[in-house]
Amino acid sequence: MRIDPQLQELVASAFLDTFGAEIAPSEVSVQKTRKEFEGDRTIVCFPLARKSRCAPDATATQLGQALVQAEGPVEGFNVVKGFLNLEIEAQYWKNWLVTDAASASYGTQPAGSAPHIMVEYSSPNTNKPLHLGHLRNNFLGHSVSRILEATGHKVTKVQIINDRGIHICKSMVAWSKFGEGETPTSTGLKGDKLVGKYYVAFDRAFKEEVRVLTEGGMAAKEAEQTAPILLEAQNVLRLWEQGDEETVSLWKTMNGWVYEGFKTTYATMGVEFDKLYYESDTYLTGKERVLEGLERGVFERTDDGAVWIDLTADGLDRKLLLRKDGTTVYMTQDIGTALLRFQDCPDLDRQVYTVGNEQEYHFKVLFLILSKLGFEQAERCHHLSYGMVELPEGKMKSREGTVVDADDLMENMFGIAKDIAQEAGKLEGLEEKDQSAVFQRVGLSALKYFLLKVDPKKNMMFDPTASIDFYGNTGPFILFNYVRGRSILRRAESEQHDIAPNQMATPGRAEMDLIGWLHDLPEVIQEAANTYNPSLLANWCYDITKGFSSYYQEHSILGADNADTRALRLVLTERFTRSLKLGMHLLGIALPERM
RNA sequence: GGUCCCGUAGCUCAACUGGAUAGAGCUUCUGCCUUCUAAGCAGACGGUUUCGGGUUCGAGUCCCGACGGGAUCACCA
Repeated sequence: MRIDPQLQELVASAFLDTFGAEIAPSEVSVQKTRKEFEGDRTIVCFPLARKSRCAPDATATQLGQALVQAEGPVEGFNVVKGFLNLEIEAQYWKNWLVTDAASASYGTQPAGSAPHIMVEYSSPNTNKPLHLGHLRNNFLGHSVSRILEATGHKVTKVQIINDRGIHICKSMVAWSKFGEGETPTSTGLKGDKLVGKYYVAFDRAFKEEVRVLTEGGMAAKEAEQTAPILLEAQNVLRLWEQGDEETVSLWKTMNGWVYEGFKTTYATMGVEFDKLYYESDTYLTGKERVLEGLERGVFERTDDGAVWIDLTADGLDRKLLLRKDGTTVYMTQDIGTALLRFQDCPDLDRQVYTVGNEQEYHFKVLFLILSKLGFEQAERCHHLSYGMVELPEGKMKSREGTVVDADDLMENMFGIAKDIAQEAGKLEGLEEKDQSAVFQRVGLSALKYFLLKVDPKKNMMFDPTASIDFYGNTGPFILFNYVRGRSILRRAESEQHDIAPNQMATPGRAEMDLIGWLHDLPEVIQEAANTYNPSLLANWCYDITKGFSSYYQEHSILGADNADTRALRLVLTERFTRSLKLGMHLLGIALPERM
């Protein structure tokens, strides 16, 4: 059991004995004692002073005395300006290391002990390749899925693939006009790259037509609405919706190319999905659900035939759900998809949507509508909203070519990892295949950690020219120390050093830092799950790693003075590597054994 | 204009949700590899937490106001 709740109980009961007043254990503020003071845990006594009717210092002193006398792990205390610093007996930590921390499931809750959650992430359009923004999205969603799993939830990872609409029609038109039958095989291009190429080609042709039209005297707005190539794309969309055989066939072919391309990108990223939803399958069910809601009076039809919902009573606006021609909008499709998912998974407690913060209003409205349609799960649904990845020049714009391509960026990271390792002669003696597996893990760790260590809701800066670091507060730093720890443990095994807990030295001051971080892990995971925030876990991974790195440098683990000390250090190393592996796994980062 | 988010060292980010002297990394400088992997360690430099009020034992954190940046308020997705 964690020390903090124990202390809260102890303090509450000591408080009652000493001052005759009741306080709830949850009222007791327990925190780690700051380094510059003596002790392990600190009770903040200001809030208690009111009920004890003593000055904070006096309250702290009397409480301290009572706690030392009471049954429990408190063996000493000191008081500084209303802060009660408690010293926990070293034996307590020693026991903890060989019991709680030794459990194989340390830090996680049993599978199925918490409700079923669906996590949506990625959800790309099928007209262009994935970019840096998608990387943040995927890494976040994937990590949150694993964190929720670790806290006992059943998790279903999904994405909605936006496979229909004007965007893919643009690529189709451009490919038909300029493509000359190009295919991924004939060009050697990844399918998503090839389709993206024609999306760009469309835009170029469109702009050229607009330029010609405006130079001919047409107003800019009119030109943008009547450029022939745009009308052609709109016509293709109409043909698609009518099920025109030729159009649907080309649509299938080009989407197929994109899916092949995405497949390799996801594999490189190390993310996966349990179930895919396609907008082309779900967009019509949204319309049916809206029409049902209309009959039940949730929605209203205006004179022109369009369907709306009035949310002004809830402080929002009126929102369109079906156009006057009966076609659907984005919101209609999301309603349909959401309800389909509740239908697919009847035990579903909630859905988590990993989508950029520019859609906060959209999800507010969506959840409100789901709730009005009678789905009480809507109250627990969550929009995992995250900020943009900004470039030094500003936002990424795909049409202006300022996107950072996901595949290129990952390749680049692998290359840097390779250069650094080769320069230092790190992986000599390993087969080339194994070497490149290491470069991939190291490079990917740099990228994932970089994107996940920042609070999701904040916009973050990525400077392509400065590139992502491999030194300092980075993924590779964490991997490096894991590898050092693992290397020691392998060696200990081969030298047949016993990790015999009953013959282990008692931890001292130097070990307490590491023990403290180890002790925090379950709470950090729980907090990361509660707030859907992997950055908390990323910071924990860095902090404990820094602690280990420092300890490692100051203390020889295998070369300890005596067997008992060596056993303690080996136990610490083992707990460190195992906890770190879990923490990094929950970030979606795989660790190498060498680097 | 309404609503929401953000503003912390030269740069990129933390700060256990109101606690003690605001921490890391990068950059610059100084030390440390006959010893478990130097992608490392130890140290120095660097701050009026954008500004002004307020709340209280205590504010980077909460409230009000200003300033700066971003997002959103479509019969686009």
